[in-house]
Parts: sequence; C-alpha cells; structure tokens
Amino acid sequence: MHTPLKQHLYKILPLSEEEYAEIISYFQVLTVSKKENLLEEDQYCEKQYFVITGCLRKFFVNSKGNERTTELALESWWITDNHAFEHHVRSQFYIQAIEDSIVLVIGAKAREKLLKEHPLMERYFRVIYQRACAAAERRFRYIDDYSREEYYQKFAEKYPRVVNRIPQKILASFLGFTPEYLSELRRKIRS
Amino acid sequence: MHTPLKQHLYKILPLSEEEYAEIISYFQVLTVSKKENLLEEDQYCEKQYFVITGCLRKFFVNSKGNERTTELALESWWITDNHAFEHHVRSQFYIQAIEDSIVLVIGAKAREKLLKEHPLMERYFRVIYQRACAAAERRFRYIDDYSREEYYQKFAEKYPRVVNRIPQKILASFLGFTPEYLSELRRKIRS
DNA sequence: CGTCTCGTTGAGAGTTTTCAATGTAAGTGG
DNA sequence: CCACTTACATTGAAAACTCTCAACGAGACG
Repeated sequence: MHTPLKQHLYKILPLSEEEYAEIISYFQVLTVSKKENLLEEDQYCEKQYFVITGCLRKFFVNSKGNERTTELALESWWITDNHAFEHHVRSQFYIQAIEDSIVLVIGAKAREKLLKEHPLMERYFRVIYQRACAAAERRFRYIDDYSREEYYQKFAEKYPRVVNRIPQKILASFLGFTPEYLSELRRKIRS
Repeated sequence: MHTPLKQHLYKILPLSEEEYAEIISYFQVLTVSKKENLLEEDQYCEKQYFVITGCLRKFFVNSKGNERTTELALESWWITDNHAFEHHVRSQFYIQAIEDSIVLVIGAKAREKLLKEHPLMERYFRVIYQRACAAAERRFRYIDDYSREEYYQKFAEKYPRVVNRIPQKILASFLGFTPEYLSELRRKIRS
C-alpha cells in the first residue's frame, strides 16, 4: 500500500530499511470515494496528502459561484493548501476526490515531529517543493504563451491520460475557461 | 551588505554566529545595472539569486515576440529558473534587473556543498520553497477569481510599492495583458 | 422508468487584443 | 544644459476571443 511513497522517497533519499519503516509509520492510509471532500472552505488545513491511487483536485468557489480547479494530483503527487497548512489559518480551498482514491495522510504536527526526528526528510520535502515551484513556473509560462486553444492542445498532447480521465467540466475549470468554450474548442479541433 | 539574508536566515533557523559566517561564505555579491541580464534564454541556469536591494524580474519571449514577465523579485526574494537549475538544461527565461540592484549569488555546485556541509540549510530552503508554492497557489487563485480589471485593482491595493516602482509595460506583462489595455483600465478607474 | 449531471450547440453580449497614430518622459552625447 | 533619440504611455476603432444564457441530447445511477 505504501509502495508508491517508498519509491518516491528512495528516488530522492538514501534510506535504510529501518529508517524507512520509522518514517512510514508517521503516515496513515485513507480511502476516499469519488466527490468526497478531504478539505472544505473555511476549515483549517491540518493535513498533507500523497496520492497512492486515484486522483484529487484542489478548487475554490469564485465570486460568481463557479468552481475553479487550481491543482490536480494524480498518483505520487502531494497536495494540500500550503498557505493554510503553514500558517494555521482557514482555507479558501476544497480538496476533493475526482475518483475513488487511496491516499496517505500526514498531519501538521506529525510532520513537524517527522522532520525533527528525521532531518533527512527536510531534504525530501525541499526537493518536492522545489519541483512544485518549477512546475508552477512553467505553468505560468504556458498560460501566458499560448492562446486558450493552443493551451488546451498542448495540454492534451502532454497529458493525454489526464484529459481522458477527468470530466471536461473539471478540465475546463483547470485550464481557465468555461465548459461551453471547451466544447467549442474540441469541435473546432475535431474538424 | 549581507544583512537582509542574515535576517532572513535567522527568522527561519537557529544559527550560531560561526555557522552563519560559514554559510554566508558560500555567497558572492553581485552588482547589476538596470536592464542587465543575469540569465538569458538558451543559457544554462547555474545560479540562484537573492535580492539585497533593487528589483529583478523573470520573463520569456513568447511566440509573438512579446516579453511576458512571470515573476518579480524585490528585496529579500529569491529568484532563479528552478527547472533549469535543478535539471541542468537550458533555460527558457531571462532574468533581468528592473533597477540597479545588488544581489547575492550562489552556484548550483556551491549550493549542493552548502546543503551537504550544513544540513540545516535544507530546512531553510524547504521553507522558502514551501512559501513560494503557497504564493503560486494564491496567484493561480487570484487569476481565476477576478476579471482583469479587478485583478489589477486588487494587485495595486496590495502592492502599491510595486505598482509605483516598475514600468507599466512590465506590470502589464506580469498581470497578463497588454500595455494598451492596462492604460484603458487605469483611465476607467481614474474616472 | 425518472432524475440528475454532464457535454454540446447557437446566438448575442462583453472582454481583450491588435494596429496605427500621437503625446510624453527619460537617457545620451555634444 | 540643450538637442536628439529612444523607449514608454495613451487613445481610438476594428477585429478576435471568450463568456453568458437558454435549450437540447446522452449517459449514469438509483
């Protein structure tokens, strides 16, 4: 069950089996079904999630009442509301399962203890966050570089698994436009 | 000269004066004048920068030949192309001084050594990157939540220093629209 | 079989961009 | 310090893009 996290850790850190076993004991397994929320707006975000199987998303409800997806997390991705998590303030986001999923959970206090007891894990999370930053930087670049149509096309080429897996409504809200407009783009591309 | 970094470090880590002195020895001071590039497209990005005084930006040239600014770095901010920096590939970005600036520089190899000799610094960078992620998440939220007009207004309220300090052309390219449209918005708001 | 959500379609309205022209501020060399 | 040059900011009109709204069809699920 913990295998994906184990592999993820080993790719970044040299760990003994013993140390790995101790580290993994800080995590709990959680099963969530489709559409279930792991976090809701106005709640404190005390946890960080690592996706074993399935798919999560982070979204918020905008001023017009529409859901806007800001992040997708597939297998072996971390997800949380980092701002709320670090500063212990209420979240402005929801974290929801797109599919039935299995995730690993670690609470804020447990993570603090983990980092204290196993300083190597500082390196692990440093690398994880550094990569997340790099991904965000490239995403800003993409958004800016391409028209919505090109952006959708590039995304579909690069992540066909994602496009075919998640509802178009969610994909549209992630790419930054309306479902109707996404429909129009798809038709345009088809012909 | 190193004071801003010293304060930044001390806010995150408990350091002895000796350890601080060793750490700081990994950095070099660099003076750049307005419009000077610290990084150019197609170069390898071997360095990471910390702004002491002045202001830097990261931008790229899009398919239409326009400059799009993806990141601004004022005093006590870190900036680099994280993707190119980590993977030792050529960058798609420029890093340029908006004003005459003084920055601290650390190279990729020096940083690896620093992290090895002073594992505490893993924690420092973990926190830095975690905050950068949180900032990126909130930025995605803002972009999605508000119309361009509202986005500009919110930004101007929140960062008046920035708005009054940098050329509108750059501000427009950071906020994601054309300078002409920014002009129009400003007039609209004025009246 | 109903019910609900999701995806599609089309028309009209609102937004943002493009392009070209003008005005203005700032930097440079004499 | 002035004259010159260049880059930046503004304006307006037309074109392009994207959204809203309302309606319909298809599939999922109880």
